[in-house]
Amino acid sequence: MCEQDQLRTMTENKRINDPEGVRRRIVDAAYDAFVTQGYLATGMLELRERASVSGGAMAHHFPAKRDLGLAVIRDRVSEAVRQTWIEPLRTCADAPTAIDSIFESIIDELTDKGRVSGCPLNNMAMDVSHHDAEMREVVSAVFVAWHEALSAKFERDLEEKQASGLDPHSVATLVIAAYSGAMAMAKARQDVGPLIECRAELATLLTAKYRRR
Amino acid sequence: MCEQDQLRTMTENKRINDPEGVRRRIVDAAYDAFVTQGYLATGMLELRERASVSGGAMAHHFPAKRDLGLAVIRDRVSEAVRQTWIEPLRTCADAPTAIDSIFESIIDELTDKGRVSGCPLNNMAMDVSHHDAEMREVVSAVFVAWHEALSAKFERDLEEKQASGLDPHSVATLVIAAYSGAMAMAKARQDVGPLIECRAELATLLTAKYRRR
DNA sequence: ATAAAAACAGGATGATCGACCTGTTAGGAA
DNA sequence: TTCCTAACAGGTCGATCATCCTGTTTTTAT
Repeated sequence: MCEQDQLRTMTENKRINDPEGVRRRIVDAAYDAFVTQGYLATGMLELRERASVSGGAMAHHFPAKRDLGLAVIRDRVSEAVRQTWIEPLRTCADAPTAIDSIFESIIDELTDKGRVSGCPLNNMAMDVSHHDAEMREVVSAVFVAWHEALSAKFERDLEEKQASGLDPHSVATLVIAAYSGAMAMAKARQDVGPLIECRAELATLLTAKYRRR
Repeated sequence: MCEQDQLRTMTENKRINDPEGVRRRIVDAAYDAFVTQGYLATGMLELRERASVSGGAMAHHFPAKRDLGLAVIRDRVSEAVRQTWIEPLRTCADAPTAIDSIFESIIDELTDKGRVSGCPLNNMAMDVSHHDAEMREVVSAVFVAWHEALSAKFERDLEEKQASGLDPHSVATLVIAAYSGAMAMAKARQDVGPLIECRAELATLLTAKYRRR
């Protein structure tokens, strides 16, 4: 007898429709499972159990697995990238400061957790971009948003004469690539070393382009 | 009626045992499929058809799928990394020259092919490193070999006074991470742009550390 | 009030997965 | 030659996969 049956018994067989809540529970469970196990390695049955929803409810909200994948990327992965990488850029003094503190907090977080499950966006990208063109587009859009935010910050720093002699577009690409790649290495080795080293290298690289730091 | 049946009929029911050949065909087919579609997304049946081997032969050479995965990493992926990244480092003038020409040839190759299927090592790493600890170890070993070769070259350049003021270990990590990450972005976007930009950024970064280039 | 639609329950479906089975043949050792 | 084992053939197995079905209840629209 599951939790909902108990509730229904106690409250005289009253069922409560909660579409937003059920949907949120499904997407939350899926985001967690996709990031830690991978999209392909996670079955719909496991997701139903994690979210405690019936097959009917699952099919109602997400008729196919790819719909759930798209929702996870759009609602959770893009939000994670925004909170982790884009938001800090708005309040910081300059791009290098933001990048360094982002690396620091991620390294600390992974050290505390004790294991490296990888960058959510990168994990989804690798699992998904083989076959499904639409999902690849959505993933690509998150990469673009990430790159645009970082690139724009470098450009602003240039205009404010904080930095000189750098190409905002390609530097932003390097930072994202270095982070994604370092996370992939860290995941394979289960060791934050690559992140620490890339953080240091990016710091010295950017310091050279910025005045008195 | 398959090819081998025809052959057997023509040659009076003679079957030819070719263990090395069959094994090679299986690993070749698996490497190609794993790199282009992913490890999890590829079924054993599809592999049998690609390699034109029976279920019995497949089970004889590779009792489980993970055995085949391990063989692909050990025999093909590590060799691909060695040929692409480690071998060029032996004959080149210095590390930056080698890195730049490696990026160039890969960019050219992808441009010709018209699509980006990603870095073989990175693809396997992401697909595999979730659940199976042994496969993660093997992948990790390839990363380590790659990093050691690159790191050793930077060290040699330092000793020969070609470069100064750089940490061979962390610079090597940055190069590998930037390449892996750029490849992941290129795969998601199906566009070599990220590789071109990272190539340029790495070139200017390394030029600053190397004398008169 | 009543009809329509959305939200959910619970189970069934065929397809495909990886693994494994029994039997047969080739090839080398004795 | 005899024998034994590796090499292979071809099929089967239960499990799991994603999807879809019918039926019931809740909510909304009119």
